[in-house]
Amino acid sequence: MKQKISSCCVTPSQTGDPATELPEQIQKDLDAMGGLDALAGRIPSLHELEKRSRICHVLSDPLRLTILYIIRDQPLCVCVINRFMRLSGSKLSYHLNILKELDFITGESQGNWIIYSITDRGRRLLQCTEHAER
Amino acid sequence: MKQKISSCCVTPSQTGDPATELPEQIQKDLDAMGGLDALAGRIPSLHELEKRSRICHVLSDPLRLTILYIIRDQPLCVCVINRFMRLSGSKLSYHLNILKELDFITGESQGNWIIYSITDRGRRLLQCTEHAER
DNA sequence: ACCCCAATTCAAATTTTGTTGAATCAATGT
DNA sequence: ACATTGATTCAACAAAATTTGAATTGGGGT
Repeated sequence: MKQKISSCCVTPSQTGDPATELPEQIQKDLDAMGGLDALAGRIPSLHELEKRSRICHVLSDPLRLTILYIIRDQPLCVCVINRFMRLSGSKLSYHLNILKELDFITGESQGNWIIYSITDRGRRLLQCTEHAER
Repeated sequence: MKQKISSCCVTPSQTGDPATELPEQIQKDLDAMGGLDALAGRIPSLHELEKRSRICHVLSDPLRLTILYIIRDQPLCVCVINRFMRLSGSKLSYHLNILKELDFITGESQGNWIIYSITDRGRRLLQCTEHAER
């Protein structure tokens, strides 16, 4: 009786898995660019990808995008920001904090108020979201 | 006895709220650019911001970024993709689906396999995440 | 000292996302 | 028809993100 063979595709390389054939075009493309190992070399490190995904996470909430637009052209205190947002104080604070933690904005105390400004980084990353279109 | 006055900042405009004074620089900036109403006019619509934040959400997971990098230069079937990812099938499917739903990738059946390709949109948006730096 | 106001913090409740494993589906080969 | 393989779907479940409301902090004015 034959042994059970765990299957799937492509020349073995690093892993000890056996090979099966693939759609020809795929196999050809894969070979042409140097095989699996070469491909692996072009993927950024996990650390790098985590950094980028964290940035995207900050931008993945419409409230936070709104805040960035509100202070894009001039620094404003929380209470003026909330003239637009109309959120509970703690909710607004929560989102300001997330923006601050990843250095999209900075806050500076001024007497009774805290004035938030967008950072260069924040402005630049906000612009990225405009390339979305469609 | 005086009535309780709900307070906070800035000339009333649309809202009926009373005004208080603000740090002078803020007040000046605000006036210089046309006041609250003018500012409001420069904030994209909620609908637009939701669209953009949904796109960012797709990019906010390192596994999904990895998938995009794996197929950035050549289409691949799920089983080859998973040579790198080494996830459970259902988990990989879950993330492929999210990428597909927002048109970052497309899948085409070919015999027994499904070949996924990155879309132009997907490639373009992936590039955006590289501007992150630092 | 006391009060008021801008803003934040904290813990609990809620909602959204992501993960797991079993079941299913479709194409292929025997 | 049946078994095999690539891949997806579904219903729990777990984990993470967000929201809420009450309590707190810190600055100014009286």
